[in-house]
Amino acid sequence: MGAACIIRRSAAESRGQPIPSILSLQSSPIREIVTAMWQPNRLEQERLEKLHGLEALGIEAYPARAARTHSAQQAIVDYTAAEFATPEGADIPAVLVTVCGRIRRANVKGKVSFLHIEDETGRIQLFLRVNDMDEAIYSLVKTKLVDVDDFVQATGTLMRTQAGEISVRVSDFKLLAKSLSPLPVIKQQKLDDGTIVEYGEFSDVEARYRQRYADLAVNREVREVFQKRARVLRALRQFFDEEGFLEVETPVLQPVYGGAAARPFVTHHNQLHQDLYLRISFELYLKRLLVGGLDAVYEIGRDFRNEGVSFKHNTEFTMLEFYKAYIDYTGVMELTERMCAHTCLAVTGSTQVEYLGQTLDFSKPWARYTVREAIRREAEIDYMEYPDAVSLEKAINELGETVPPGQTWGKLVEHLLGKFVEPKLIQPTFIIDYPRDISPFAKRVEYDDVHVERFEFYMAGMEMGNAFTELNDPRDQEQRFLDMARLYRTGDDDETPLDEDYLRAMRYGMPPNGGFGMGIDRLVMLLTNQRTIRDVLLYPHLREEK
RNA sequence: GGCCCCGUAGCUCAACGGCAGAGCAGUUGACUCUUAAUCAAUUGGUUGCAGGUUCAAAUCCUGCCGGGGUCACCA
Repeated sequence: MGAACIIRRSAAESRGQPIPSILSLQSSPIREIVTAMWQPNRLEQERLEKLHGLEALGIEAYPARAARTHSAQQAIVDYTAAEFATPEGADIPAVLVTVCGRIRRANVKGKVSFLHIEDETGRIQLFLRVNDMDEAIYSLVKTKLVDVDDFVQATGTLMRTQAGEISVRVSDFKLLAKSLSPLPVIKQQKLDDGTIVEYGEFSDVEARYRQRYADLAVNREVREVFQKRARVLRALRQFFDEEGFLEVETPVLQPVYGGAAARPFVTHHNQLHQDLYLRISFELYLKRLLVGGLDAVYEIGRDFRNEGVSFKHNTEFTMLEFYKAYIDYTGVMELTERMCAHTCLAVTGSTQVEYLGQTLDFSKPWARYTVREAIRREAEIDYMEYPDAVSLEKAINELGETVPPGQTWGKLVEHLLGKFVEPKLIQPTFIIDYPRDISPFAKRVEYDDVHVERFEFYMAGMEMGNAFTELNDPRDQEQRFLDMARLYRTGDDDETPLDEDYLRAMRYGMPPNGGFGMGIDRLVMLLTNQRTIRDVLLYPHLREEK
């Protein structure tokens, strides 16, 4: 709607015609759409009237500029320092500040009022006394033309109230932005030990996700999750940069998708008359770079998978992949352990973290089990005794498990792993040596023909990532593509399209290398103690609102 | 996609076949150091939408919309 409006305007302008005025819009269909969009409720109606009241007084409700000198936190730091530097009994030198923020609490009394304003650094109290300021300005607060939720600016000197709270003794006060829709009310009580108790809540998950701005504005701990998320990304980049990796960016829109088993989103380039896929992984593009002589690369970015959502799956998610020449999957495991310990330490200050009541420990070397060992222990079945899909499926059925018919042998092994082993892997654990037919990019193990040098690692019962000793023999790789085409039909989740350009790259010679992929959102879940991926995504995918 | 649960005031919730309510916030008034401020008074509803059953529906039934959980699926 907005776009249509803009196009009309610019078209008219380019023809030198007058831009339609608001009045002329009234007769157009756009006007109806605009008026239908917002129907203020009673509370919003009251605020609209206050806005009109402010404008009647000649007060700008949305001024363009502010003149902040101090964040809330900096003001408090400065005053505390001034107090500290002042001898007992002497006057503390005046600290003049201008602070800005959203009003989160208002205690309007008679001729004196208290407001708490909040910026990203925290809250600070404003102490307003009619004697200290222009009476007309004080009356904006007194008559409540200024509400909780409004953005304001206050100038004054710092002081402590009789109750001991550092506050701004306000001499000048200005509205920065009027809030027309009230935010959910949450009250805070600060206990003597410094802990904050909150009363009232904004907890409806749908409303919180659809209106994340309101969620962030109101729920302090939600802001903290996303501040921590940024620290996770920073810590990961720092780790790989210091390890000598080069950060790269590869195409999101790919003519041939690959590197994982997932259904892609398809889109279309109009001018080139070409279908393109949103990437499901970075793998094949990153490994081409090793051919090009970049020995260690990593990418952090978004993947898209056209599949179901759950507490650990979102349609688009943030992936970390790295590839390093001249290491195998044991080298990747060693890097993985250090990377996770480094990130946990950087984000939480410890190499252990509490997740949903359990302590995850990243400090020690992680346990390593082969897929075969793990399944033998947890499901009491040795899949090597059932060398084909038919007999293995029968053995699984005898355990009381039902599996979709027609699965390949490797998929059946994977089913056992997911069902019996994965939920039990709470501490960081490597599961190594996977079936070949579900691992088209991994090199064969030395001890048999059915396994490959691949590991997945698990924490808190969740798969976190996947890594291989990467296949670098172009003949073997071509055979894998052909095998996958034979095993999985077009449209199957495990369809692996043959990427001829990738094979061409590999024929030039690819150094032996180890590669790795990890869902960063899941790591953020662990490090921020969130039980669903939606709580570590600012805008999780939801059905369209109607 | 299957099954289960949920949708009531701005927010959080009650009422579970018989007058739709509370707290918070909002509004009005009082208050020159409050801090979940307090005190007094007070406004506020198409009970997600559409049908049905009933003398009577927020409540029971059906469908739809949205959300959550779970199973399937998802390397």
